[in-house]
Amino acid sequence: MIRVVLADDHDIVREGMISLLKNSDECLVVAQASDGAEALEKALEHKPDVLVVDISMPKMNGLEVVRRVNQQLPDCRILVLTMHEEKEYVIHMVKSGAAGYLVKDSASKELLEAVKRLATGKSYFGQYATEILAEQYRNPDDSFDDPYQNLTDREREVFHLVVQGATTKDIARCLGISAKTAENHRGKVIEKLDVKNTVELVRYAAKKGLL
Amino acid sequence: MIRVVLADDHDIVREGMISLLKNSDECLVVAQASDGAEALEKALEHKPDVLVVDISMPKMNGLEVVRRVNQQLPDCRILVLTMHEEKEYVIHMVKSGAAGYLVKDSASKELLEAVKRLATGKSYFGQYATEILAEQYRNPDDSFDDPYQNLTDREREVFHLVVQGATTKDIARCLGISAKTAENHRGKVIEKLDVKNTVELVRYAAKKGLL
DNA sequence: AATGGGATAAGGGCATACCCCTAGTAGACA
DNA sequence: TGTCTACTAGGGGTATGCCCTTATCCCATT
Repeated sequence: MIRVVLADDHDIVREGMISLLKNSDECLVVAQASDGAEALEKALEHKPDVLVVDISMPKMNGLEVVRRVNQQLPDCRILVLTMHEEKEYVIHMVKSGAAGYLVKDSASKELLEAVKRLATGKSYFGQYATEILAEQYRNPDDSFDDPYQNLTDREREVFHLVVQGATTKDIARCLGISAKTAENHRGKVIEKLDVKNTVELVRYAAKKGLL
Repeated sequence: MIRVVLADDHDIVREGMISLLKNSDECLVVAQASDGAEALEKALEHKPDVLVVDISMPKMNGLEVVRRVNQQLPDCRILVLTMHEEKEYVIHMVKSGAAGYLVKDSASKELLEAVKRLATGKSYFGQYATEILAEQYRNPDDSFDDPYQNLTDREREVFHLVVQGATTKDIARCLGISAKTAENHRGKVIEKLDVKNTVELVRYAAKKGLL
């Protein structure tokens, strides 16, 4: 039996996934999550064979969830199910450890098959994602080495707070550190992501879909 | 029997809606559409009691679909089911003839009830949309329109420069005005768009797709 | 044990952003 | 004519952003 955890902030989408997966007696949905933080929590709690996760979610974005789950549960296979078709998403997700990528507008035909393949240790990428990855393979020069990956955990925390609209004081209060330190972390993020200032940082996040 | 047409570009969402509606023997899904043009076409063809429609769809957006269906099929009740929480969408949809509005993150509990209520000639607005409408009723002065439309030409110029990453000095140089004046314009923009600071201004632009 | 590097934390100093205010000019409108 | 709005410019104060340096801790290498 393939044990699955579902994460999507729209419960109608989760409903659709459940409906599709229960057509098979090989899958069992053991938990659901409606935001990124909950997704990580439920994944760690249930240690599923497959985690199906959206990209844009409240509290913690899908990229971060994929990164952390991949780190802490290396045996958990991750399937990204999203409406985002930009190739950056595909590349970033695969680099962060996703084993599958489906877009929502054609997922119903492929979801069950994708989950099954992931459970057997294989990968599954929809037609769209496959083309992206093939092109990337042909032109490895198109550098997609994501500077976001080079951020430390602390910097990543600060990054997400900043792009969510938090001021230095907010960050300091939230993380229990001084405003000065929070400022410094932001400065390091700005340096590592090669942007001029906080405004450009938010622009960066918007382009990467991390808003 | 309530005859329903579903329109959403994500087939996993349609799958979810079907799953929820078939729990009741009062509903029958007579057609589905994966874009706006098809939604209009299927609605005119099947003349359903209720049309469930998303806002963001290819070919024709949901607003246009609502307007046309309401015009050509005044007896067809329209339920908007969307991920968009901005109040402009709610107001515009209701003005265009929608009889219900649900957000996707809490739709599964309410969808069936909403469809049933619409079929009996009543309306159904989720908690979120209800609050928007109530607030709008209390303050009819709040312009329904996007506050972006209320910016002056100059303010709009400044707005675009800001969200493109320009600093006050950049703006002053670019527009041939003093830095102080540029600052004043930015301040007015921040005030009119009801955001806290420049970072939130960029977030606003990103949400509206103005990046 | 000693060394060096990275992560984290914090403070000083200066630039910029933000917010309060006044005020002049020009064009639109009744 | 008076009034309204948009655009312009500035004064002045506080808050925040941004850069630089320092200090501590941990970890891995020598």
